Amino acid sequence: MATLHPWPDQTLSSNKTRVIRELAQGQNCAAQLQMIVDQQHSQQGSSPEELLQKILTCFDQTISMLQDACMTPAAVSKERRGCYKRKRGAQTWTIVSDKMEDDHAWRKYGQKTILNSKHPRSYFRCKHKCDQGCRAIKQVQRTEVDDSKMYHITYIGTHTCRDSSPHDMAPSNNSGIPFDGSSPTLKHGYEEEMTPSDVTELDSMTMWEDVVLGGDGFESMYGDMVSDMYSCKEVSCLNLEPIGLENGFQLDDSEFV
DNA sequence: GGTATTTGACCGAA
DNA sequence: TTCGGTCAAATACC
Repeated sequence: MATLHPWPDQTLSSNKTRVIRELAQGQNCAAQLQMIVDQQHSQQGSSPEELLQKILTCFDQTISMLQDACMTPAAVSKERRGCYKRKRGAQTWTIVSDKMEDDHAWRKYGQKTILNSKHPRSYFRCKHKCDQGCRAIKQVQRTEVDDSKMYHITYIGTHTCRDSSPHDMAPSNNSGIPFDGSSPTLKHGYEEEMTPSDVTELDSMTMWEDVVLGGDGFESMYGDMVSDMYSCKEVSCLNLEPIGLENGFQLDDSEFV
């Protein structure tokens, strides 16, 4: 299946290399031009037009690549639909109950028809996911028996939120399972929690995406710079750290000064 | 206008 | 390739 991500994974690293290489080449040309211009002050030498054209071409290509990647925020958001890391692990409980409601506030976020099931499965997440980062979710599906209004309810993850509902004043296992005495059929399963390392790669990728996709962080920090860069073909305003490259080029803003 | 739900698209796992 | 889980735009509701 073809992904619609602006930079598919298999081309992401190569594009990064190309961008950096183009920038480095432009930098090198600029440095040469600077030397020529300096020499012209002392003696009339060759015209820098050729180098200038090369510099402009390099930056045009770089900026074009960046622009291709920098889609509008709405478009980026749309293309990234469905991009998620499926929860593996976390505590799970499955109960059979005659009611879907419990003591916690849930918000429905999806519904799917399940193969060989008469009834769709509904997906709920804790209402406090956004404000408190609570990761508890539950899945509700009616039992296959038509005449019995019973529901299979699977709770995944425990509540980390401080639900403001009065019910929370009572002792709770914080899992969202109602302790109302009329204990439904309960199955309990436990798998390992997601580790912090799960986010490491994602974070580094996000950092790069912030640069090439115009993420919030990058836009706020460098948005004006990129705009200036494109309008005046000038990159000296980018306060880049020196970067060593395979081809011997080096990104060092000191050479632009 | 703000919030909740619906629903089709998309992704990862099997 | 299929299917279940999630996202987010569109829509409904208050």
